[in-house]
Amino acid sequence: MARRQARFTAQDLVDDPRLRDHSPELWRADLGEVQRRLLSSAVRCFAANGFHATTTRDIADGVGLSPAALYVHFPSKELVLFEIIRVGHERVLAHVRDPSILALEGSADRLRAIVAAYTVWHARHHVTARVCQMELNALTAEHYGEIVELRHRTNGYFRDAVARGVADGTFAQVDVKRVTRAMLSLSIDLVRWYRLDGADSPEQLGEFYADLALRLVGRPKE
Amino acid sequence: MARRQARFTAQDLVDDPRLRDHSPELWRADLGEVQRRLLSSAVRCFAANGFHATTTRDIADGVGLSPAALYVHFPSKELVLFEIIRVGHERVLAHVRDPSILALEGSADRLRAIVAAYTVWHARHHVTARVCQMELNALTAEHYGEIVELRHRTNGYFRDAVARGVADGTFAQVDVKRVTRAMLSLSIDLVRWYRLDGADSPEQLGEFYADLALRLVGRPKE
Amino acid sequence: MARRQARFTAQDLVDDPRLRDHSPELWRADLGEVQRRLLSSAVRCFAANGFHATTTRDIADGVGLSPAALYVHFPSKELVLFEIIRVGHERVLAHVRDPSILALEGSADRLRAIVAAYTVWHARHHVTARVCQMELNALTAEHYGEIVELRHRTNGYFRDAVARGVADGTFAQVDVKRVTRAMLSLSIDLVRWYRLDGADSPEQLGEFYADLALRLVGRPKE
Amino acid sequence: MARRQARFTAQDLVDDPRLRDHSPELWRADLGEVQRRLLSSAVRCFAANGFHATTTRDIADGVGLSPAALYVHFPSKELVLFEIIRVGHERVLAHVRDPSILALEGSADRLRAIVAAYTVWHARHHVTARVCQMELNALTAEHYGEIVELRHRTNGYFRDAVARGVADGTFAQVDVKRVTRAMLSLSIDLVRWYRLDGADSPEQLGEFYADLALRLVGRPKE
DNA sequence: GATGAATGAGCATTCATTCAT
DNA sequence: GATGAATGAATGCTCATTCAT
Repeated sequence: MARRQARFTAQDLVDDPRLRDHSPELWRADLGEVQRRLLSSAVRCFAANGFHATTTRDIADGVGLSPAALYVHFPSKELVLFEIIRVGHERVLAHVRDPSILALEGSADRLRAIVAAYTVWHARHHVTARVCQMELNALTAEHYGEIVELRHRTNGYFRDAVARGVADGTFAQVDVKRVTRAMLSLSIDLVRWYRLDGADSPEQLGEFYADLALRLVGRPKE
Repeated sequence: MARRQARFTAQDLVDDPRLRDHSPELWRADLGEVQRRLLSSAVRCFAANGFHATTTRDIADGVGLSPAALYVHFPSKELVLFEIIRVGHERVLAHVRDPSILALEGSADRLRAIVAAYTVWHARHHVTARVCQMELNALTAEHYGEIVELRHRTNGYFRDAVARGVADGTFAQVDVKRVTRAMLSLSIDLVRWYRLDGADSPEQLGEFYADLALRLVGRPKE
Repeated sequence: MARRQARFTAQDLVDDPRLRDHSPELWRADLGEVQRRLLSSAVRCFAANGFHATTTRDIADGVGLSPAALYVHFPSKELVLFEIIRVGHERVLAHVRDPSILALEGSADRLRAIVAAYTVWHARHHVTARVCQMELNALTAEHYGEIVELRHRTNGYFRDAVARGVADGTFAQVDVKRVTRAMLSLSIDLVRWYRLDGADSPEQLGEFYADLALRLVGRPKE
Repeated sequence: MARRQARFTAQDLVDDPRLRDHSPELWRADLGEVQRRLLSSAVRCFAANGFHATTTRDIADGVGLSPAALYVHFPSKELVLFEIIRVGHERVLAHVRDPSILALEGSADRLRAIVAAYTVWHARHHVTARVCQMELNALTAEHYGEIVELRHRTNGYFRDAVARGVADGTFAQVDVKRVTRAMLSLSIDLVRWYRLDGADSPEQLGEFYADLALRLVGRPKE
């Protein structure tokens, strides 16, 4: 088995000091310190090498514990993944249905806001987002189904924002479903290449993708 | 281990009769029948479950052979993956540098053509393309490097097509790098959701994404 | 591992309310309440699933404590087993050498009494007796040796009772060793099948096996 | 964990050269040499230490293979146990319903024959018989159920033999069920203590227990 | 070319036991 | 006395790979 060979790009993620500090606000508030540290370690491992190439030892090593310690806090490796992906999707959903976004009257403003919010979250938490987008099929069928449900709801807010602008004439008569999918593709695909130390801050990328979104609906900035 | 549970979406890929017939033109001409059948089986397995969750038995079962037979034709499981990904990337590169595309004089026509070619290939061969895009980090560092090289060359043709139109005034003064990346994101991300029996044929999607590309460079269809 | 699947017969033992109340008189008088409750829980677990398939958590759960609490009261799981088996064997020994039995003049009466006493104990405490008979080889070599010693002494009373009747002509000229072993087999084997809610009370079974014992020595009831 | 400490009595079984040669006739004829050797090794291990205290390594070591080799021939450790116990019970059943036994006219002769056959099998194959009698509750519920079925059928032949003699007046008016159970107890319990190098050959013990059986039904040898 | 058998290296998970609180 | 957290040492089982046939 040539399973554990290091690949530069992804392996860097695991050791990147900028990623080492977990974002406590990312996890459920009722989790303890150790659980949050384990989740953060798991996120880095899964993002770098994928769920199946990550061992429980890898995860535990990331917080200086033995593999057995993982099982004091989580019932299985798969449930660690599920917790990460579920919370990630819940956070994204919370962002796109933010009341302040839904309160925006102009269709263009609203679409800009939702695209920016979705993009900013994926960029700022690009390591977690990578796991959320790329490790879905390591979930059990049941857990996978729960995530699909959350994605449907999130995508619905996007589709509504596009459909609204098309309906009120703000946007061109674009194919709502296809254009929405394209917008989502842009922000989802950034988990492949985004780096926090790159040219764009999450907010800058959010603005840029909001611009692109308006171009996709035929309403570029004047 | 909950490793082998089937998830509807991806697991379907393995058994989908439309995917069962390998496209012989996809593989290197010098490979024998069995080798091509093994590669096709591996593509379906890797696309459905990922490289690490696929066993050599899974691959061999797909062609009615024993796991040991794999080693008569390939030196390792990783080299099966590499062969798939390398050939996939070579095919894509060949498409985007097609002389008939480079011969197009108009910047808009050329960009349309390259986006359509790239998109059509990913859609028509979406199962292989999924492996090419999502299993990269199962490669050894060396093989990964070779693929990155191919991607750089492919991406270069995209960037040139955008830069050319910006330079000659056909397109708006967009950020070439960012916009190019966005175009690539659209076509790459389709491997997550595209189905041949869906609403769009590869060619239709190619046209649609060519349209979107022109919008992204501020030159929508009049 | 299919280790924890419940099997009806044995698993029932753990939850049988008739077994839930420990018999305080079974354990050493100097033990505290918690210790006795732990021993009773352990007896039910060991009887139901065997020593090696019983976890310290199983035992502790039976008295509503954490696994760590077990170690406040006993130095190891094996010593819990040893305590159970040792006390069980001491109790049996005490019964068969009861002065009132040894005071019986008639050889037939004495054999009847000893067989009945041995049988009654095994039947009344059949859960504990099951552990005493079936979990011996989970003991350390040293502890095993101590138990073998107790068994030899107990068996000696049986052998003497038989030998006495053979010598004084009360019984036929049977092979003392083999016949004694057969009598013991009968009462030992009841731990496999006896239930307090079955057809026979411990005393009824004791009488029945006393009858059988006399038949085995060729002196059936006239 | 003091799990692997050797206990003299039982541990001896594993290494006893007399037990090392498997009895090929004991296993299913369609099994290969390696499978039979693995079963024989497993029998010795399970008899000596019990199913749960036996590791797959122990079993494999007994035939000079690696633990993984076990899984080339059997799907799980539990199925090794089941195969042993099932075949053991089938062999016993075959012995007690031997046509030559059922052909015996006299009730005493028939009971003698069935008791002797049952006893001889348990004595000659006392190591396997020990596993058959003492490791039942390591089986899955389903497998356990299959064995219970076989035991019921075997026990039925015993009960019929007793009932017949009671009905035709050959035996005393004994309690058929209780007396039958006692006869079975005698032969089952011998797995605890029988040794092939002891005082009795299997056949001698069979004769002795046949004698005892007749005494238990009130019809001792004249 | 094909494979049944075999295995070294692992892997997720378990568990008896320890210990700071 | 009680326990939550932690862990060393397994443990059953898997799998990529090898090789004699």
